[in-house]
Amino acid sequence: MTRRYDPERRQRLIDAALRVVGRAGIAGLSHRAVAAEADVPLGSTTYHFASLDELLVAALRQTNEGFARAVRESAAFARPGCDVAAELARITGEWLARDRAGVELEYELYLAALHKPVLRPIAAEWTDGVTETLVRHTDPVTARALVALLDGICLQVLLTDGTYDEEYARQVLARLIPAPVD
Amino acid sequence: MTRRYDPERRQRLIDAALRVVGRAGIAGLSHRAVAAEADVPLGSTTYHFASLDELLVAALRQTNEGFARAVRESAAFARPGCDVAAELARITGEWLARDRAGVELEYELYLAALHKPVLRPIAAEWTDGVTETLVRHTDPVTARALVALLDGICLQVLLTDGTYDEEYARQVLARLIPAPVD
Amino acid sequence: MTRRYDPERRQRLIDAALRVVGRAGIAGLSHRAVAAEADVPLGSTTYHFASLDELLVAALRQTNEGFARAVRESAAFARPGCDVAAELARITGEWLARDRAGVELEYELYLAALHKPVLRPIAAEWTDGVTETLVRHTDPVTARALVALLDGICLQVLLTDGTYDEEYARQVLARLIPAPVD
Amino acid sequence: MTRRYDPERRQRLIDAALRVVGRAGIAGLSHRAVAAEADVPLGSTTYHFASLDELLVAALRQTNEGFARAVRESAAFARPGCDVAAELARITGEWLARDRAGVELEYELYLAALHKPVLRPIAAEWTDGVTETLVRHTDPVTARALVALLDGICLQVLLTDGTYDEEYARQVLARLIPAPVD
DNA sequence: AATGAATGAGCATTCATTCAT
DNA sequence: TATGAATGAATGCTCATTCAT
Repeated sequence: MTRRYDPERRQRLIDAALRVVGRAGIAGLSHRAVAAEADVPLGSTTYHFASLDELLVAALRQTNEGFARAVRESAAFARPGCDVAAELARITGEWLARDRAGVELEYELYLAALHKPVLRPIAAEWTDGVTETLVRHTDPVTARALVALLDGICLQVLLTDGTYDEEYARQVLARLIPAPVD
Repeated sequence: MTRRYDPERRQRLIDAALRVVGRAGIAGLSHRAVAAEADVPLGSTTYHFASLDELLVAALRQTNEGFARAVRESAAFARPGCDVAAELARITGEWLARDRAGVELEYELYLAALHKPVLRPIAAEWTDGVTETLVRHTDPVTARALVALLDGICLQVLLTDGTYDEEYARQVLARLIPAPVD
Repeated sequence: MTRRYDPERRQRLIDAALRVVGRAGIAGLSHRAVAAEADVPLGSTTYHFASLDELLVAALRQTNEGFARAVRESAAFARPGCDVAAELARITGEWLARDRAGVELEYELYLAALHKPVLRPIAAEWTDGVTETLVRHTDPVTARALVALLDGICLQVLLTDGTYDEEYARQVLARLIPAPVD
Repeated sequence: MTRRYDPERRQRLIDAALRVVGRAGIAGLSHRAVAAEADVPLGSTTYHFASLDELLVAALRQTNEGFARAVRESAAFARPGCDVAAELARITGEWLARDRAGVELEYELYLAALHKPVLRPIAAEWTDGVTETLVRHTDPVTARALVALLDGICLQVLLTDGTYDEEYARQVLARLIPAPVD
């Protein structure tokens, strides 16, 4: 078999790793699975990434923060006086509907970070990303609480395999936001 | 090696499994690890539990619902007019301080339930347990939201390896509770 | 659990063993499979049959000789001047159509007998049974050849998963039978 | 233990597999047995052959068709007017005398093919090989019947552990061959 | 007489990683 | 530089059989 000239091998491995994780979860990631998915010799994966963790980190880092990104890219949040609760509820609903695997991945990442310190920074980035955006519309304490409540709501939806109730989400999120002081 | 007479071997395997899970997470559960922990031959684990899942289910079921139990056993919740937000914040703080491994286990269970349907009922029991108690002090919508927010707060604490701020928790939980109508 | 009074346990084990072999082949026979099939505790199988081989022998012996039996019970062979080739072809066709699993079992038995001496006598009984009947209508050499040819034809049918051509069988079987000398 | 440089390891595994099958039958084939026979670490067998079936197929394929090969290589069959029955009887006798294990293997292959579809093509190759040669000396129907009869005769020899009677074989084979029409 | 429990050997397979080429 | 080969540990699971009760 002839040596392959494949300058973007590294990137293709990352993409393959993401597909594997999306399909089988973080636990399902293995050198073999990635090599097969990328149609690349097994040795190649360990050549480009000294360890599985390194590959996992590279893959997750490029995923660009799941929910945080959806929030950051929201046009509504760009405007100052927007209805934060309603907008968060809307984005969440859309995210859950569009990218269920991505949602699961986000929580898998959080859990995995508990046991793999290398994942901590990534998990922190993802969490902080949302808070950062929200802080522009409310105080830090409220921002943190909003994120926590949303996390809890998403977890419940995933768990019960139930459907997401946007109006419910909007309503309880709104309760967390203090009435403006004139 | 002589045959051992060992009634309660089954129970000892469950206990060993819980220790293994506490130490290495659900992902770290293996027949071999349990057998070693219980000081029992490997074949014994598969004799008593036809599959790993069966053992895992037995172990989790006996754990008695982590947080749900802490809530249910709270003396304060027995009284009608108690300060729900304050009490929840208190219990959570105590739980996080006393049984960190148990907290992680709870979230691992939730996540694992996503991929292992056999765990769903157990996860449901745990979640519903808390809501059930809360419903005696507030409406169902609020109860669900309180649980979600607590879930989110715990997740953040676990993730950031940070300390739990009871006063913060009490304050934002309180916001979720509607003002009583006279 | 209360001790079961079950006087025909032995027989039920044999029946269960036959069902297991029919489903999974001789290789699929195991104490566990039989115990489950008979809804009987595992220990019971080894109590009634000291070894797997013993159970297998008991089961095969009661099967009553597959093809040999079909031949022996043929009404046509009872009559002296019958068309042996046609009748053999007919019986074989019916047997293949009615009891495919039985046919496979017969050849599995033959093969297994190669490695398990205890099965030899049973295999011999089965083979000889047919010859015995045929000898009443033709000479021993021809009888043996007829059986051999039928064995070969059945093997081909099983192997190619093809259909059985009764007319073809009749025709070539007939060639083996010497023309009667007046 | 030092890493071994061992090109042709793959081939050695195939050879070892054949020895194992020859000794213990197809049912006796296992990764462990092969690894031990080839004096190679266990992991090596699964590296070169992703599954046992794959190894079995590779081994059987290289065996080169047992009886079919003996027939094809017969010098007599190269000549047009040869005595087919006599030659077949001769070859069979030689084969049975020279390679008893190979004969058993052939029938084991046929039986195993019933349950393992991957073996079907190999079994088909073996069977068809003989017929192909014979068709050059007689019509297809007769060719098929000759093969069937030989199969049956061999089966009987194996089964009764008896000796092969070449003259008997020649005689009954001859009966299958239609008299030439002038 | 009957059986639940026990056990050790065995099974196929997956895996992360190392290394000779 | 790139990779096929190698390896040893580990995985879940099945099994025939033995034995204490």
